[in-house]
Amino acid sequence: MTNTGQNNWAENVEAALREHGLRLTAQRLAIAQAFFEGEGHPNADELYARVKVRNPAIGQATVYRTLRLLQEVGLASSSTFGTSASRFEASDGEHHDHLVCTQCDLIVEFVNPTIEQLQDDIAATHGFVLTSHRMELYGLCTSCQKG
Amino acid sequence: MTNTGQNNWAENVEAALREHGLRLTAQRLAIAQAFFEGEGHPNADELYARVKVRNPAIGQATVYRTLRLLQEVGLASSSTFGTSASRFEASDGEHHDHLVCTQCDLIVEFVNPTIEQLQDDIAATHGFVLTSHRMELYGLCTSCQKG
DNA sequence: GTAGATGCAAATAGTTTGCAGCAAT
DNA sequence: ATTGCTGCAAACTATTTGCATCTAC
Repeated sequence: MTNTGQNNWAENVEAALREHGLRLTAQRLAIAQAFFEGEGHPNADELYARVKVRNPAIGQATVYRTLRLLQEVGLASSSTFGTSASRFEASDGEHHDHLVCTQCDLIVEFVNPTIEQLQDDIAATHGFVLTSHRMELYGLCTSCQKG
Repeated sequence: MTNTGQNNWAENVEAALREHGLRLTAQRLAIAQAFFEGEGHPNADELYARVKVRNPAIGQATVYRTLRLLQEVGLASSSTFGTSASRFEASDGEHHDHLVCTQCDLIVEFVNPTIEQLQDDIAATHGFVLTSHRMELYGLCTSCQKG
């Protein structure tokens, strides 16, 4: 889900940190703000660049550590989307999959309950208990087809 | 698809190389043999280890270069399956997806035409022209659930 | 006050590349 | 003979980690 900007990320982060016995530091808040109030699916470097605009003292390692932390507490998730660096997005509980334009890197999110159901069926058929899954469709978006 | 061992990989490799104006070297044949006659979804290091048993002089870079080459001519494909190193498999034209056990790294392949159809529909809805896609289900296999 | 967090730099993992020599065509 | 291929080592990219210092609790 694309971040909307006018939301309760701060409460969520604070609650998650508290619940896990972690400290609410200025750096974590700054990184979380850049992440949740920003658009798209940034990689660590892009998020680091965003953060540095307002907080030049923050280190890259802290960005990596905070992104891992957000994933561990369930507020973020990541995928490489076919490229070398991981890209991150906010998790809002509602699972979705991705359409990725291989030319302009546009990422479109979609939800398809039928596919979700089929995935469960397939897992059951093979005796698996599912914990997560990932579906990515790669191609050209409307604009890039014209190029 | 799991490699079977008694097949025509050699012809396919030779034809692909010829078609692309590439040379048929002893190293490429050795690496292709280890790859196509071997089992499972090896990463580059594992394949390198296999190759070195019979051909100790082959370099790691050649394994990487050959794996990239096999992908470029359509005889192999890869995914990270949620881990750090890419894993490779033979492509046989029939698309399949993967169930991955996050505990023992077992990878089970499956085909589901309904999902394939739904993916095309979703792409069409969003105006995308698909070139490829990836679906991976992560969980615990039957044996690992007992552990 | 203390355990946890940070910033820096160094380390690591996976993969790619420059180059001189080698070999398929 | 030419051009591509190989092996080696060095370079590179993305990410993690050790450690001294700092800070939220």
